[in-house]
Amino acid sequence: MNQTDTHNRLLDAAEHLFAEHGIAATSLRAIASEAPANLASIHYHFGSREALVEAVFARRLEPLNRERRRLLDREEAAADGPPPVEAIVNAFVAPAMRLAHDSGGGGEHFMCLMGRLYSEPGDLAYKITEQFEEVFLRFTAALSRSLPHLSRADLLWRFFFMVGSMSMPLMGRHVIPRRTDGLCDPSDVENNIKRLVAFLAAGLRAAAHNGGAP
Amino acid sequence: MNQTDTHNRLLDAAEHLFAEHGIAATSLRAIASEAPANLASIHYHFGSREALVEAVFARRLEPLNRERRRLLDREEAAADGPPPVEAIVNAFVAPAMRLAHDSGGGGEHFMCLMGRLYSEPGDLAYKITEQFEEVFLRFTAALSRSLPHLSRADLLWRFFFMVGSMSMPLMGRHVIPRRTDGLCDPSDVENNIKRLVAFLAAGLRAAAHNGGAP
DNA sequence: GATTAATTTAAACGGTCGTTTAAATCATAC
DNA sequence: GTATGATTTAAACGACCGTTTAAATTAATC
Repeated sequence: MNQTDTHNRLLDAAEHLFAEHGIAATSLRAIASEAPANLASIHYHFGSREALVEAVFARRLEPLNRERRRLLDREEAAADGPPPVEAIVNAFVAPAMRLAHDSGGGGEHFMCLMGRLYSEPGDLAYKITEQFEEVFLRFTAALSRSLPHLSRADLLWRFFFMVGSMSMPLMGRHVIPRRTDGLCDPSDVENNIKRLVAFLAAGLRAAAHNGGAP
Repeated sequence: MNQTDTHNRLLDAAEHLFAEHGIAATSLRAIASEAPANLASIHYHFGSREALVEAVFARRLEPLNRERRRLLDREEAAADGPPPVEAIVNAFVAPAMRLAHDSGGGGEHFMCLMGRLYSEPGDLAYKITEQFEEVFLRFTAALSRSLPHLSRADLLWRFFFMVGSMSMPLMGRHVIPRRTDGLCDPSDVENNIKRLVAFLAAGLRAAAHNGGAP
């Protein structure tokens, strides 16, 4: 085992347990036990519990958001003028949905953890959402060009609605199949992406409730 | 102070702190301190920490879901045939959004806590969602009648997308205003209900991605 | 193979946790 | 006012927490 072995095993174990039980409810001892590694090695590699939490997020977020930007780049280059709403939504949604079930890349637990993010104590959520700043700006700008009939507030609200919709197949991996007798299958990734895109594009395109003063 | 005083103060304090810091991260000592009440009185009134958590949810969920059913009853009685999608969505969304900012009724913190529900450890989420069984059945049935072009799986998925969208203004009370320079205001309840209804009705009505075999 | 640095380990620290106990206080009816 | 039951209180219990320390082990360099 070289240096990075324990380091990565700790990240994997933390990611898994954070997603399963929540961040606050997961102890460093449980992480060390699952890794497996010694309790003190966590502080050796990361310095503190909080730094470990941030490392778990940082490992996945950068590639995820890079892929989102890459897809949006491609759509904006291909389109003559603003890309269709479906293409923008797909560029935002598809990378997250695929990462959520990419057992090879190891992100299978991460997106479930992402869904939990807003529920975690303290300033963690705000701190992590800072890593979305660039993606947030790029996608809201792209949507704004494709949906000029929306006021800025309406556009931003609908962006958040999109994030909320997407979080359901990511977070509800256990509850949704149980509540639907297996009819809704969160692991049916490509079909769920299409479902989300169809639903969200129509919602985003809807007339604003007040007539949509720009 | 009669008997129910301490009982309710404990529920209020627990609700507030659970919403603020998460359930797992809130200690009984913090609840007792905020109430204010003695630490042991929690066990006297509720028996255990877990029983207190369930009591916090039970106090709000029954009236909330009763109001949802009442609004749906009204729409179904008023309409000739299936009610419009907007009316069904409104009956589902509006009671939750109003409860979330009903400082008089005291539910101001509860809906934020509801948003956290799926993120909490253990079987709590599934246990609580059992209280939604009737509402879930009634609203999916009503939507199904108004949206006959959707397969059952598509309809159920879109119902979950609706829940996810709604959770954003409920949960993001701190993050969303900060991220939008105050342009998106979660306390602007009635306008946000209209925003949600417009967005969701359009998404629900969209053609299914596969052409929508029924 | 000795020296040095990197990593892992066992043990302990003080602090907080949920829970329990038993005594003290309060309200109520006689 | 006294007896009775309901409620509140202070104190303690063992368990687990994140963190630190210092020694033991491993890997790398000469």
